[in-house]
Amino acid sequence: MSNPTTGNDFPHRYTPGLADQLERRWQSYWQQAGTFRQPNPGEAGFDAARPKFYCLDMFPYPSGAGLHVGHPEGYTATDIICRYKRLKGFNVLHPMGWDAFGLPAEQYAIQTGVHPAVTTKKAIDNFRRQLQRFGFCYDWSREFGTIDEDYYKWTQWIFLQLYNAWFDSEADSPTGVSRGRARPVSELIARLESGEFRVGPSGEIVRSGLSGFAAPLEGGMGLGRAWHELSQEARRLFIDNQRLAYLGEQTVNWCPKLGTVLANDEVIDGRSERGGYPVLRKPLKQWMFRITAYADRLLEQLAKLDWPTSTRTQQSEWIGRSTGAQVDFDIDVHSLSPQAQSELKGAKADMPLTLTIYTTRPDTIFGATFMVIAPEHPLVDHVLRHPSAQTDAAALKAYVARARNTSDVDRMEGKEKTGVFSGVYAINPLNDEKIPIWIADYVLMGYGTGAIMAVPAHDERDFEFAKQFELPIKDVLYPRTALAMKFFCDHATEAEFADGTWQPMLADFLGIITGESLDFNGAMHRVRTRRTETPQPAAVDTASLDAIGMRSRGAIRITWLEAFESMNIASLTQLKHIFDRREFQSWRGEAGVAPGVAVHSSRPAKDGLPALSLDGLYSEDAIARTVEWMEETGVGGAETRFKLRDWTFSRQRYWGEPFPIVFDEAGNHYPVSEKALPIILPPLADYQPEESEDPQPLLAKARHWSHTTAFAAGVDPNVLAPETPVRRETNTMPGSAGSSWYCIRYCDPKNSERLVGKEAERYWMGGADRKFGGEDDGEPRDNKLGGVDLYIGGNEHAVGHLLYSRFWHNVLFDLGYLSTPEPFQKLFHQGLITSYAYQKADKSIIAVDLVKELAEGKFVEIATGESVSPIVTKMSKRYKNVVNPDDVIAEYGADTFRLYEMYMGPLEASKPWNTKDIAGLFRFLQRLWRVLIDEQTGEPRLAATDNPVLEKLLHRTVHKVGQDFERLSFNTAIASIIQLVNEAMSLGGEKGAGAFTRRQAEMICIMLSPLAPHAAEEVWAKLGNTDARGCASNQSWPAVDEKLLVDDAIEMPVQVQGKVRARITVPTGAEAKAVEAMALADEGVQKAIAGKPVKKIIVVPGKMINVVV
RNA sequence: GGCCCCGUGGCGGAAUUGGCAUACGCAAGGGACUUAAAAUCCCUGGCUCCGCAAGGAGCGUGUGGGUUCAAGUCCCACCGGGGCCA
Repeated sequence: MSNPTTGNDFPHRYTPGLADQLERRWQSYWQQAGTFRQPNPGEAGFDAARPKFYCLDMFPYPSGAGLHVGHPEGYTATDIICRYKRLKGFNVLHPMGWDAFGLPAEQYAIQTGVHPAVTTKKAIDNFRRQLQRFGFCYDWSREFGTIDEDYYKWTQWIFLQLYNAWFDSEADSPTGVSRGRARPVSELIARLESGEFRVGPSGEIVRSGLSGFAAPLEGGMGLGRAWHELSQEARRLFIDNQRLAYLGEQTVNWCPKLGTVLANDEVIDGRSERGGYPVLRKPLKQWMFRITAYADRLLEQLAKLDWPTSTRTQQSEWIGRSTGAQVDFDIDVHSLSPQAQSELKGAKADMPLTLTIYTTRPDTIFGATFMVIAPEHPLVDHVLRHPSAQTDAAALKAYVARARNTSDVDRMEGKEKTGVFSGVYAINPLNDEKIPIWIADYVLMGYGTGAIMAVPAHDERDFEFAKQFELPIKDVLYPRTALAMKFFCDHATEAEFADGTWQPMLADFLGIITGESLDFNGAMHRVRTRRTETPQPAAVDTASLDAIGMRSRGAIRITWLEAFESMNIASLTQLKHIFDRREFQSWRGEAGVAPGVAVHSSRPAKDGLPALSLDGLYSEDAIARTVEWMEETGVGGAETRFKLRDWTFSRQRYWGEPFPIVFDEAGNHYPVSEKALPIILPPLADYQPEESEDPQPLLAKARHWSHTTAFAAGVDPNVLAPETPVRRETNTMPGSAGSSWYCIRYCDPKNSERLVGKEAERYWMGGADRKFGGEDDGEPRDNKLGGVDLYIGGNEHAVGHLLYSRFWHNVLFDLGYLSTPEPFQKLFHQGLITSYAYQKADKSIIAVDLVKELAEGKFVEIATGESVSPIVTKMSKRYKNVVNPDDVIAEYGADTFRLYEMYMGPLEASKPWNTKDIAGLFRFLQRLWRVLIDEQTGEPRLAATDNPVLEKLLHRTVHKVGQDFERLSFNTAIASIIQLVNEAMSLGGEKGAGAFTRRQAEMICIMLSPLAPHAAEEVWAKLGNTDARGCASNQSWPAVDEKLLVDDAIEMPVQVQGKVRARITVPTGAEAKAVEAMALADEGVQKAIAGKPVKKIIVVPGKMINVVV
């Protein structure tokens, strides 16, 4: 195949050499003719009459290794769709660019001293060359990289918009979904100055309700302080706490020796993975985005996006909305040390007197037998300062110190539960019991309040902890069967307690409870009467049980008897004891976390607090009842929480966007004015990180750049006097900065006035003439929220990139810069391309070049002769099973490569690369070429008149291919074109010669052009089409003659009892009655019926007939 | 551990809404052409059994159950593989 010797005999055969030559020719033709340049509205050549289609690929990080075969999978898919949409008459926006900031180039700079920009530019040039060799129809005039100064200028600008915005949680959402929206900080200040807003005691906004009546309410109402009462410092603090971009404190893994911050997985047992140097966990001020303010909106808008279910599920779980209750547990003051108590009396203690916890299961509070607080909890310091009589201060101190240097991940993963008793107690607010407070690292300070109530009977981790430290376990929740067991224990007579009696009785009882919905009393009665009536119930045979429909109960009864055996209950007295001591879960050896019926959950009216009983209520009702009681008494209340954390946006690196922020000597931050953007990343003399105890970004090495004046840094003189010495922010933005908005910039990539031109953005993102929410004016609201019509990329970005982009897009929409709230209407994930490798008997995987095939399907390791089996796995350098697209194109051409990747299987499926299969697609192109082109002369081989069979098949193929393209089913589209060509081969003259007329050949070229564009263009040109008519890529998708899609008569299978017994030919559209008659008249059908009466005949029009006898 | 997806010939896969299981490609076997080979073209092809043959019977979409006139497709349980998150 790779070495064809037929060049002389067939100078015009489709060979790899010819493919290479014509592909390069067409690629330069498209480039020179500007075939795929898409003008914007208002530009020359823009056709406003056409509909728009914006199709985006996840742009690549240009690594030094070049493209792998996974990249072109998604890119080929979008290329086919875009070419198809162009043929269908759309204006198509299909851009490509580079996610070019990133760690590998910085690492390379550290090792070699080469500036990351140099490395990156080289990698980009290589990627571009590789992508262009595939013949993709990108509009390369729109190309940019996130490292381009005139791109990251706007990344910095977006940061300033978030810095200068706050979230008005009471406003109507402009998308009509959930509440709240971003507004400029200047509006907040105006409303504070007008007195509409005041500042609450903990820095929250206090709205005076009816704004017009603010003034009369002033004074004595405790509605916070007025703006003018606040100091300059207090005002600054208040505003900074409202910004969508704010400075927050986060703990990082700092390695002083390497001078760098490490990710969690780069730290192993407190040491760096590289070098094994000590790593410290240090708190660091970092820029954060208040994405949590948008949690509800991001969650609710998901429903309106045309995304894969799995991705929507992943995002909604990441956001992690939960409803539950916040509850205050008072600390038992009497359990504190005498010193602490006297401090409290003197009112000078800043000690917390309550522990606030959050739980999603307030119905289980009666089962809270202890509390756990994180080692970082403020109460720990107080206890250490004033240990009580029961505090083991030394142990506590050691424990806290150790926990502080363990990462959160390790703490969560710890199998063995560890902890120390604080010596202090809290009061369970529902049953007033005194419960111990423990310190344990399975509770994290960063999550929730850093304190939990422990309900060991109904929480897995609490259960393990209670077992470990022998803390009490109290059941407050039973599944129905457990409730039934308890009922049985409570109501059994003395005689029924006897061994040999209670097991079968209880099993019967539970069988009835699980099988039918009788009440417990009724079931008990049934069991007792049945015993007196039928002395030997076990002797009943299974057939008669079946007859009366009782077999299932028999099975359940046996299951229960087996269960008692495995539960190892010695006697009913013992079982009763277990329920009396409320230790059913403990005895079962696991926590019962499923919803159930509340038990042991009552309190009398006491100390002025009302009574509460949850007994007998199902969890849902018990939760509602508890929350009601807590709100009434002020102990707590309903609360909604999110798992989503704010987005940490600072990186202690060099190769990223600098922040447009400076600090004065007091450490206050100020924005650089928009006019001064971009803040250009300064070059460094060298990239070696400096050893330091303080976490320092690599960019901080640019001292002359970072230590400057407000004027030089570009701060507005009204904000800060020009000569003020300032220090620039030296953290850099993360990789997700540039990729969070690139979809917007492609609409208008050269705009130097705005991040994107208004008209271009409204056109391509489709926000023009659409209404999303706001005031109800009776007009219909748009159900689609997104802009990009099709976005294809890997599902590894399901939460990170796709959530951050949505957040920025929503904020910029709120602030009026964008016309749609969501960036991506339709999302699709291409599957992973895997590869074969070989596995030895011990499950170890070895490289493919260490293996040879002895016989068909028999593989051995060359070195040892050991037999190995082929497996499918990720492509990896280690297994030497990585496929380089350049090599494949060199061997077969880009068209074959494209066809092969699309033919492998469904786009979304993960599928193995099989080099042998590529030849099949090459042979297909060769056959197609041979049908249309004379291999000796290079001239078309055409028929004078249409072959009616082929004409019909051709129209059906065009119809199916179009349908398949729309649903991204490229493998089936290709299969149907192969069938067409194979049919032509057998119906045409010698080797299919002259099967098609010129008109038909042209249809085939256009249909093929999205899949194998180069070959399609070449044949199109050989058919005599000159520049006057335009190239194949610029034609219209062929019209399908609907009449040719239906046959006059169709063959239908006739089934008897679901088995095919005959086939009959019926006219298309025949009446069901007529079809029935024809089916019954058939000899084979009559034979299968064999004289039995026909009960029913089912006729599915156009599909089949089923005769039931 | 949680969530999601997938199990169909020797292999990749098709069957779009419950309606003829295995389209199309690879690999394999047979044939034509050729001095020969390559290339190309044609034919065969799930399994088991009966038959010299044409043909016929039965079983078949990971396993076990269920719903239905009808299940690869829907439901329940299990087994196996993969992905993402932790």
